[in-house]
Amino acid sequence: MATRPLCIAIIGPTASGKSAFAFQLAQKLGGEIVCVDSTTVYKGFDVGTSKPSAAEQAAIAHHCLDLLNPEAEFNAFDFVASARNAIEAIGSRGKVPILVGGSYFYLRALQNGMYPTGGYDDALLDSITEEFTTEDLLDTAKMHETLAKADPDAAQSIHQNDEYRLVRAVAMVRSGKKPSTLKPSEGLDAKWVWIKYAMAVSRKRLATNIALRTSHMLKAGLVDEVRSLMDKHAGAKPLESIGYKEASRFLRGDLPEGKLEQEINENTRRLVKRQMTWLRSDPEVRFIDSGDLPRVELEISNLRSALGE
RNA sequence: GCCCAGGUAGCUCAGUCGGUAGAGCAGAGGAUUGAAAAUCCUCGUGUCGGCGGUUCGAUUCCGUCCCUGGGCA
Repeated sequence: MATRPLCIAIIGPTASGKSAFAFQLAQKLGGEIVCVDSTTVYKGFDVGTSKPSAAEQAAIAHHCLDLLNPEAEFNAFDFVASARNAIEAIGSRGKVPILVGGSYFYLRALQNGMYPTGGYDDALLDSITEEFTTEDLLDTAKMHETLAKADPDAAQSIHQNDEYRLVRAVAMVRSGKKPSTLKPSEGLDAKWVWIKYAMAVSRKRLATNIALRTSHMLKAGLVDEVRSLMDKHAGAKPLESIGYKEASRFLRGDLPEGKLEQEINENTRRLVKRQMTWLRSDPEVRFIDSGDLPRVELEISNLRSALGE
């Protein structure tokens, strides 16, 4: 009788082969996949996100994909809610949830809990931005001061130039909250046994994989996908994602065709660098490579019998 | 072959009126409190093309050679 069911995560940077690995593992274990990805949650963002194909989705159930129209708001809190539902539903079917993806902030929110920092509407973010802007320049130093008066601890943890976090922190303060005193909600860590694997691939190898991936995307019609998304959903936030952002600039005539592929590659490499920072800072992550499937299977099977599943 | 202009960080270039050099981009490390494929922080020693000469001292001035681009024959 299992007291705490098992939750497996296969994470890693973009183009590290985690999806293929997780797919095989799901077939071996009778698992279902939960995508931990900030962009594949949107409908119509397929080619540029390397979204699992229809055939793959038919073979193994995938969750947290195609949840939203491109204009819809989505954040870590929403992700936690839908991933939690999916994981619990998979568990109740007697199957193993396998989390797969590279949006580490979402994964951490799911595992460790998320802070209840909402409670303001987006109009407030806009009005604060406007309030601190003079002659098209956002006075982040002044925002930082304002935050420091209301919540010195929060101000200390946010850099003076980080307008993204400052705007939100000030919005919280204006809504009567003190960001530094908020406590995270209960994460899934309390209810499930987690085992996290990350694909270890050299930077050089990743660069090669990224170049291949970008080239495939362009051949598979990335530009057409973006053209159609721009027609129907101009200004949608996910159009700012890597691949979409550059193709949009190309279609508007702001980026020469010859530079398109190169820019996507560069921005993907930078993303991978930031993803690696998350992975390295997590002491629970076990690094594996694509040949380690048998080892991972064995470890999981041992763990399951130890847990009494 | 002759005449110009260049050869300085992985790339594009700045600069030193002679005291061994610095920007942008690329790259690396880090942060991450409801936008995260986002946002932000930190990091620059390189035979200043080679060899000689002048000088206390040359990447800088002079000579010569090599290389690249343009022009003239």
